[in-house]
Amino acid sequence: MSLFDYNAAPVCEDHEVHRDIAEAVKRDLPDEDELFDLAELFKIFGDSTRVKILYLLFESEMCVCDIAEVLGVTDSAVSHQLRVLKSAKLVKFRKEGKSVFYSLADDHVGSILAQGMEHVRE
Amino acid sequence: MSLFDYNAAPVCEDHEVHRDIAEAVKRDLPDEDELFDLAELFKIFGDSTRVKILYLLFESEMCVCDIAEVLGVTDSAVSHQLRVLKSAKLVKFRKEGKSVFYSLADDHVGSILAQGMEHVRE
DNA sequence: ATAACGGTTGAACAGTTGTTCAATCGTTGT
DNA sequence: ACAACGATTGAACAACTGTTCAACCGTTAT
Repeated sequence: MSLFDYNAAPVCEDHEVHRDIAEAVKRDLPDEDELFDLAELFKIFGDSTRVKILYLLFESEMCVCDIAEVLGVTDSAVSHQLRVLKSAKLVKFRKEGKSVFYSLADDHVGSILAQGMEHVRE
Repeated sequence: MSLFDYNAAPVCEDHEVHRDIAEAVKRDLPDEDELFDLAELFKIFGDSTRVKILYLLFESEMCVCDIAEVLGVTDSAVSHQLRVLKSAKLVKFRKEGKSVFYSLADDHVGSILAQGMEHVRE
């Protein structure tokens, strides 16, 4: 049963039919907090540098200066962005001597990237 | 910059270990333009108001003032965001009298939302 | 024609974001 | 101990973003 069935008349003023639909749709909306977190997640994917880093890590774990060299940015910039990715639990790391190797935290990251890329490429 | 030119743009200092990986990974990275577009796409999902609008439209087509009322923001704010969503081809619209009804442009939008929500909820 | 309404637009504002730079920490090698 | 290196950090800065406000447009009804 679709909500469209009730939506015959265009009415912002006509509170009778219209408010019901608004209330029904509002009920089905996820929690405010969840939607906020969702936006925060996408925000992190919404930067060229971070998306590139994630794509690189999708291929292989890498240390900071390698990422920096491949992307042509400073170690500092990469480190700042990795901090963001780390705090969002999108990447994890292991230390080995002076180097710190980063890798994707879980499989979701790749799925999200792939889904987005599918839209971009059509 | 050639694969075996050790003098150009050194990767860290530890050539033997990291350079192979860096070069291989760089080859597999998508085009600059594609990655830019991908980031732009996610950037659009990276705002609470826009994510909420998309979630609402996933349920049912809605006109501007309905969306505004449900979300508790001004018509103007909604209109501005719908313009962004429209230019990114994430929503489409049809006019009916004084009203303008918006709906999702295609199925990808829902998939991307769902994929992101899966990560948020774990 | 006039008024009311849904919707759009542009300027302005505060708030946020990403990079650079310089300083610093921890580990390794001499 | 010292220097070199990979990595991190914080402050500063310019660039960008989202909302508000007021004015405006097109359609509908009186």
